[in-house]
Amino acid sequence: MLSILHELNDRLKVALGQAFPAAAAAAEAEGSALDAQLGPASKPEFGDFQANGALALAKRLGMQPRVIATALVEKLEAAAGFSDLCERPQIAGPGFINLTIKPERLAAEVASRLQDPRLGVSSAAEESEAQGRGLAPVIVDFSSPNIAKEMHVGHLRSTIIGDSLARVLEFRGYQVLRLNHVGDWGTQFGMLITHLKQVAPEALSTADAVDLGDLVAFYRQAKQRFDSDEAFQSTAREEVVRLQGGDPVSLKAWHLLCAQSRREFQQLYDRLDISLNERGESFYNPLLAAVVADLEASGLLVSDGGAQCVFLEESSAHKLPPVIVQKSDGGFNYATTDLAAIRYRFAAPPAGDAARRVIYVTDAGQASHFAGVFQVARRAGWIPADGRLEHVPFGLVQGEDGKKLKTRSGDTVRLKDLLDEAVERSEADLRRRLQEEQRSESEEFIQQVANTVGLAAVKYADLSQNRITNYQFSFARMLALQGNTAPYLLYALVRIAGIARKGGDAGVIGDAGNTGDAGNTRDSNQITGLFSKLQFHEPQEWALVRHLLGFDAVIAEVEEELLPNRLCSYLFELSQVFNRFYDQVPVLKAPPEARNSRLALCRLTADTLKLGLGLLGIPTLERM
RNA sequence: GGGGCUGUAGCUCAGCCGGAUAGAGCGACGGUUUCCUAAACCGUAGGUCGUGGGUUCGAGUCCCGCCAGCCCCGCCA
Repeated sequence: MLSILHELNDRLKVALGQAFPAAAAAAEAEGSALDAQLGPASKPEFGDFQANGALALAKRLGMQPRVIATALVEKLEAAAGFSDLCERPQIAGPGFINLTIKPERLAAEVASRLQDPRLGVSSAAEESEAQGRGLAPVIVDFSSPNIAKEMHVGHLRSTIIGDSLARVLEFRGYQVLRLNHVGDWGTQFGMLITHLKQVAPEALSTADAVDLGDLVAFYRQAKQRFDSDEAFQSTAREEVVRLQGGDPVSLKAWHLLCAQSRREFQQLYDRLDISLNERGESFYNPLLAAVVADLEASGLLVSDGGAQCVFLEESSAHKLPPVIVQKSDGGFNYATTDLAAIRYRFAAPPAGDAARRVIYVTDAGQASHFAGVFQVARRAGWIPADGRLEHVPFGLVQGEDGKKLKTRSGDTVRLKDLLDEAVERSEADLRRRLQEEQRSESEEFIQQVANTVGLAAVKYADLSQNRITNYQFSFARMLALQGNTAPYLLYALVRIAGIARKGGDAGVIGDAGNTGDAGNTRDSNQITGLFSKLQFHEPQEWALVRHLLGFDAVIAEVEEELLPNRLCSYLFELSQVFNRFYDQVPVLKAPPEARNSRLALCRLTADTLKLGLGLLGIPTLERM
């Protein structure tokens, strides 16, 4: 409905100019045009849209709000074509203008979406092409585990939220660089390499000689020796120097450790169907000296206690710690790496990505770090005027006791274990239900459904919450079959698939969001024939129509605000509206003149759910 | 000590540019199945939007103070 919203807004703007020419011209001259404050209606009984501008303009124009509203409505109604778009506007309360779109127009929108694999969402790529300019890539920096360590619950939110944001941006037509900024460089490699050289020297001379097996245990052993053995410690320190000096044997050992970790991470990414390009901290290593030199040249660098720092501009009298870019021992640290990354990502190729939007999905605890680093980058002139640099923070994962999520024994929860448990619980639940309903299904079906539902539940539970707040993790809640959960949404889709099997044409589009491509285009002649004369009469049909048409606006919102929970709410509400329709309005048993229109609604609902869930990284099921 | 985030129904949470009577879900209580998967639907009860000021025609939303919880705070990431 974004196109209708824009059309109405344009019409309101014209009406404002006609009704109040002097004030409109004056406002225009000031650079702040009069605003009709058009937005979606706050309640269904108010229609489709409401314009609140009359209230705000009352003081400025020195008139009663209702008088302003009346004048506006008069001009609106007099304009050519308005009555084809909209019912007579209603003035309500102190001066709200309520607008209801004509049923024929809504039905036409539904018909057009049935033929549109993008479901009404415009493509940024096509838009920029039409305007004859290029579209800069967007970078989403997410997941970012550390080499030689395990992925744990702390990586869950970044990985899931980052993937979903990337999918939405990809669907909108952007080229998205999904960067995995893995921790693959730093002093811990001294001890790891030293340990490797001592316990598995053959790995360094023979190709693929050794499978390191449990890397976590390996890391623990190395750490334990580092902490207890002084000789080991000094060897490890020398090893760091060798590695940074480019010693071939040290590099080989380093590669080996990275490759091993990469394989383990990849298993989880495959399982979650998440794609990432690894570009770890080591990538920026050769660029660090230039970062410091650049800061020096721009006069931002200050030596303080032997360390090279940039002091932050403070908005008030509060004293912020400086950003240290070079330690007193000459080494660089994480702030330097982050600065090098920002510089590279905005810079022109070949020594840069030429991005214009860079998004960091990390926990909220790093907010002040990023605020500092972003400020330094800005003052250093590395961010173009049209460049956006955004930290997308999220809260902690907590247990049901409200404390940081831990296992019973107090350890960090491994991501693998967490996913396993979700799938196991989902399987147990499914088996219990099959027994209760005396259904018999193949083992393959059970595994497939349990896996899909379990992983969907984990993803959806995370995404459906506003990411800023801490997130209380609960298997029971996320796997619940009712409420705002993945199983509830998946079930709505299963119901539609059931209608399709029993004779209704559902012809749902393919797994759109998963590929960033909306899938098969349909035979438009066939569709036009089938759904050309849509007509709706029941309130449940209209509620569904109106909700379906809101999809494009939600995608636009997620693209801008980077809040996937908005998409989740939309899909949940869509499922609710659909279930009401399904419960109260027959589809297959409807009289022929209503049947096709209802089938069309079923299909568009399925398409929308499937696409929407795909953008959350959640695949769907035909039966469950 | 400084900074950030959070505080909305018993619980978990939404609440978009400030807009009409603050919304869901769970839980509780009551109802609905010869009919497309009842994993659903319908209804009832439940609120000092932490608190005190301010701005505004209008504040859960913006500004200031206070209280509480969590997180961060110079050479780890």
